[in-house]
Amino acid sequence: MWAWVTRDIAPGLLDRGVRVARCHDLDLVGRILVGRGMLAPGDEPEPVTPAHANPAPGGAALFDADEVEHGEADDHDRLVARLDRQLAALDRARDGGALRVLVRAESAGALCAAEMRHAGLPFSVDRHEEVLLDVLGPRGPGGRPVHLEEAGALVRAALGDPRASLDSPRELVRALRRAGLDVETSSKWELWGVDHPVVEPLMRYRHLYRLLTANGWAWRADWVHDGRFRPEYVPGGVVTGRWATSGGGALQLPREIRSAAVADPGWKLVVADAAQLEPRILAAMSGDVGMARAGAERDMYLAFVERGVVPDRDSAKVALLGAMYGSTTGRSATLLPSLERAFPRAMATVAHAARQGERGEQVATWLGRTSPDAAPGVRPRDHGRFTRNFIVQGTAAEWALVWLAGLRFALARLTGAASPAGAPLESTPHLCYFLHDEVVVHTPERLAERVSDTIRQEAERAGRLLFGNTPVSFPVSIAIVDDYGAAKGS
DNA sequence: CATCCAAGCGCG
DNA sequence: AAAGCGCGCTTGGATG
Repeated sequence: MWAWVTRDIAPGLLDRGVRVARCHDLDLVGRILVGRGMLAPGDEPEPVTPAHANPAPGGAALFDADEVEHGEADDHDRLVARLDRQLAALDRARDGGALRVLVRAESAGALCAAEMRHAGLPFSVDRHEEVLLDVLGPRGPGGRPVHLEEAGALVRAALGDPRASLDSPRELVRALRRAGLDVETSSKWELWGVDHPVVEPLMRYRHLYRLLTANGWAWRADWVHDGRFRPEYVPGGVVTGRWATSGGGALQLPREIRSAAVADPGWKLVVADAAQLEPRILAAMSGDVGMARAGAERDMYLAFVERGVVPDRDSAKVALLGAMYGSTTGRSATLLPSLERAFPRAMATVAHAARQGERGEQVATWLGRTSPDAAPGVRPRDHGRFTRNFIVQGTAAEWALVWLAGLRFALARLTGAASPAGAPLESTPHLCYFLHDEVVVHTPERLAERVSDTIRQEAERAGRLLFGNTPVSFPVSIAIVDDYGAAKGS
């Protein structure tokens, strides 16, 4: 077990072919403990902005928890003191069991993130080029793709305004209003309600423009090297405990270009998606027996319909999402009373979290990550909606961390290694992409079926580890594919 | 000149 | 159609 700041140390080790089995990430754990008030903010160093954080030179912040191996004495002493404070705080915790699980999972997640960045998502420049040429067309004389220019010309023709500016929302609204459209914004939903020949080409123009600017040639030049897309993941980067990214936009990879993520020859991508994760999490954490029984089913939404709670599957989804997000209007609000009748404890759980937030109190996830205080000026109702969702989104993130952490070990064992430390990252099945409730494993073809089984087993194990004997299951939909775009749902 | 914000849209 | 949660990234335009 290593205690360190993973972001600083792991990349250099991975460059040298070294993986470790486990770690205790001082930054990530420190943040959790400070958030809970178990450590004073002054006990932890000021966080470094991840995007500009540079790896410490020569492993200066590296040491073994039991025995000093490296490191300048000063740094070493400071880090040991930090670790001591964190371990002591964990010892003092009244019910530290869940928190220890969180600490381990959060740290394991940091290792996963470093390894995924190191391995990268296999990415074919040729296939990406095909998509760009197909959708955007070749780049014309001005450097702008011809299909984009064509769509732009159609927009300007429909507006009768050859000089209309299309890339600035404010200018665009003015141009639309000059052309007689009664719109306040240029947003998609408002334009969809307008009957005018400009709408179709404008939608197309914006779609193409988005692809060009967010995932076009410039993006590829910045983020794809040696056949791998290597974004920077930021574990714990979202207040709820979800990961964020810093550069590369890995968590917004559009479906349109996922077909460019192609497995190496003789290898496969195993794409796995936890089905209806957040509703299942709510069912398990609230202890609502009826909802947990529905959560035992493969399709939870359909189970709602079969029990006569809602008329159809789409209503089930809208109602449940509305309940977890704090919707107060529209269809989901109409469906809420019947949800409350059928699943009183589940609904009370989110309602209670909302009230706590409205009163300015912290709420906590299942494993004990706490919500931040409301920023000044935030209305209580808005903060209540945030805390309502926080407990579910944050617990789902914890489930996903446990899933990832278990998977990392199980994949190593598939190759006969005792732990990830004994499995060479890039020549054995490894995680290569993660998206909140979805993972992609890059694996030699002959192991793909066993990888699938392992992913499913680890999902169920994550559920047991968090919730014990709940009836709720955590099914995973899996596709073994040559390219990410061929996975169901893509 | 750098930096910040809003709009819009990609993802869950 | 959004509504109701959490993000990152790009652009243009305003502000320092």
